[in-house]
Amino acid sequence: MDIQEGKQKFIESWGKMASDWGINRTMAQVHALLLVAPDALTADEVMDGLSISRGNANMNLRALIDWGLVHKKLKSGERKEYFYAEKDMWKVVRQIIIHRKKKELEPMLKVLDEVAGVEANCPQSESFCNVVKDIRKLSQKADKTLDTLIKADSSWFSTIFYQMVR
Amino acid sequence: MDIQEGKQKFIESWGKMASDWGINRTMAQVHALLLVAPDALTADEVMDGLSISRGNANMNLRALIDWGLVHKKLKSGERKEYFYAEKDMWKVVRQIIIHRKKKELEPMLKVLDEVAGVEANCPQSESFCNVVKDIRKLSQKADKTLDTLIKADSSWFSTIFYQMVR
DNA sequence: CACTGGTTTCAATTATTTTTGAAAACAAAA
DNA sequence: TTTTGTTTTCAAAAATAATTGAAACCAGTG
Repeated sequence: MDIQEGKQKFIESWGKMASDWGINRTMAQVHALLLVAPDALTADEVMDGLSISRGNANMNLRALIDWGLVHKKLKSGERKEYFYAEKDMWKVVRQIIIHRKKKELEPMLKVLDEVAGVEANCPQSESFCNVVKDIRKLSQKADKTLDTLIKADSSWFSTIFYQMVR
Repeated sequence: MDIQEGKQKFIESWGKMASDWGINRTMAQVHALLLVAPDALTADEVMDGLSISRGNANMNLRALIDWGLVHKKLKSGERKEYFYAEKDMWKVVRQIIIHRKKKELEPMLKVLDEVAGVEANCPQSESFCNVVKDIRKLSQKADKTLDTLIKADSSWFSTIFYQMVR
């Protein structure tokens, strides 16, 4: 396998994994393409690199910027925009956590809080109440742990441990 | 909000969250329905409860059993099957981790290993190699941590800590 | 101002995923 | 064996998500 094949395989597999996790496959492929690119790319280079339309490229590049995984760069004298990916993998993980926590964990917690209002007039044995209570406890723990992790940055493991044991 | 509304809301929101994470929405709703049900349900009760077809109910019940989140139960004298969900939330989390790790993390790691073969003839500066190297390191760490977590069960936090600091 | 090189938008199309429902398969009971 | 109650399968239909591409837009430049 040469470098070119390797890149290709990496891009495909990054896309596959993303779509397993409910993230648009093309968005992940654009991300992968930028990750392995030695320099920032233009929208046209992304289009060519992945054989996708201008609209598609644009949408997914914007989404990646929204996730904080890709940034724009302007080259002096040039009119077009260049895009490059954040390559520090810890930062990447961190951004993904921030984004998905906000968009998915937090709304779920909100619903659980609402639903938990019912608990008051719940007989202790009622399975619904127990399940909600358990999931809520777990989610809150996850929420706090992720908050700590987000703030913690590189020395995360010791802070996470502190979070977990209390 | 009464109990019935609460259950409804919980089922909806569990389904929504699942589909955000690339899991079939109906599968998660069946799971939620069984989680909040005081007793085991028949396929027909699931169909009615969620207004879905027999085929759909059957498929998703089987998938849940495959994930280890739901079990069958036979009542003596009765011919039909009853289904009930595992309600210990730690076990639920554990099963989900086991399943997704096997189906998603492991294949990704395999690809990374293959792709990493290229590294040999990579100049140190080559961004592709660095990215692959970093992701691989991270995934392997995640893989090991999850293994430890899966084995660790309830006293997980101290074992995970041990895993993380080394 | 009008032109040029670029980006963004979004209705229509295409691809993918999920669901249906009727037929087939099964297995316990008659 | 046949009947009956049940589960399973899977091709076709429906629902959902992603993609295209052309028009609208935007901002420097002449």
